[in-house]
Amino acid sequence: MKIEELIRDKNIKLTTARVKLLEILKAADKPLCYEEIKNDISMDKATFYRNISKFEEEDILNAFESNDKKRYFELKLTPHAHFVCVQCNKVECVKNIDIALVNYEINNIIINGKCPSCVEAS
Amino acid sequence: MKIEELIRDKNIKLTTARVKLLEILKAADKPLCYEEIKNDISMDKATFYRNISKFEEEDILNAFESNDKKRYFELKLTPHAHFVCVQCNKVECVKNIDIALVNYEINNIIINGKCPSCVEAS
DNA sequence: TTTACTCTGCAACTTAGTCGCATTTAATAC
DNA sequence: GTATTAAATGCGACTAAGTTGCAGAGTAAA
Repeated sequence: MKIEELIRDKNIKLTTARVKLLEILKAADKPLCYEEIKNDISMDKATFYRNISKFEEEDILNAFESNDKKRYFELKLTPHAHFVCVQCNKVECVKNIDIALVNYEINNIIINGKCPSCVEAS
Repeated sequence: MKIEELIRDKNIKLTTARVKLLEILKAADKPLCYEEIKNDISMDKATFYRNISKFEEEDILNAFESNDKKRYFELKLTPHAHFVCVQCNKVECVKNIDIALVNYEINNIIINGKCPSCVEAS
C-alpha cells in the first residue's frame, strides 16, 4: 500500500516531511515513539506532534502511553494488541487476541507485564 | 481484608499516612491517580509517589499510564482488565476478560477506546 | 502568479513526576 | 520507659515529554 492511498479522501496536505514520517511508521513492525523516529526525520518536535495529532484526527493512526511516560504511534492497518514490558519497556505486537465489549468502541489493547527475558532474569 | 494483612510479610513500615493511602485505594472501585487522591490525604506529592513505588516493589499495587499522561494506581486484589476512554479519559474496570501469553507474565490489561456515552455523542 | 490557507521552525511554556537534603517518625534493642 | 538506627517525610528545586504562540515558508487552487 502506498502512502498516497493511506491518506486518500483525508483532509491532509502531503508535504515532504509528512511522507517521510508516514513511510517510517508504515515500515515499522511495532509502535514507535518520538525518540525512536527523530533521528530519521528532519522535522521539529512541535511539528512532529502536530502531525501525529492530525493523523489521529483523520483516523489513520493509533497512539497510546507506555510505562516509560512516552507516547507510542502506529498506523491503523491491521488491528492487533500490544505487549509492554514493565521492566525493560519494550513494546511488541501481539496477534490473535480478540476482545469485544458491547456498546464500546475498541481502538487498542495493551497488555502490561514482564517479557520472557525479564521473567527469566528476575 | 485489613490493611495489616495487605502488607504482612512485606518490608513496609506502617505509618499513619500509608494506612490512609492504602485505605483509599482499597475502598476505590477503579484505579485512581494522584489528582483524585491528593485532597483526601495530607501527604506531600513526593512522599505519595515514593510510597506508590514502594507498594509496587512489594507487589501489592499495579500502576499504568492512561491517555491523559497520568499514572493510575490500584491494589492487586482480584486481577481484571481496565477500559480507558480516549475521549473523556474515564477509567473503569472490566471483569471476565482473560488473556494468556506463554512465557510472559501479565500484570494488567488496558483496553483503549470510546466508552458508550462518547460513542453516542460522536 | 496571485490568493488563501496550511505547514513549519523556533523558543518559551506546561505539568506529572523525581531528587537531594535536613528533619521526623517507627520499630527494635536496652 | 528510653535510647538507637534506619526508614519515612516535607520542602523546594529540578526533569523531560509534550504543547503553544507567532512569524515566515510552502502548498494547492483560481
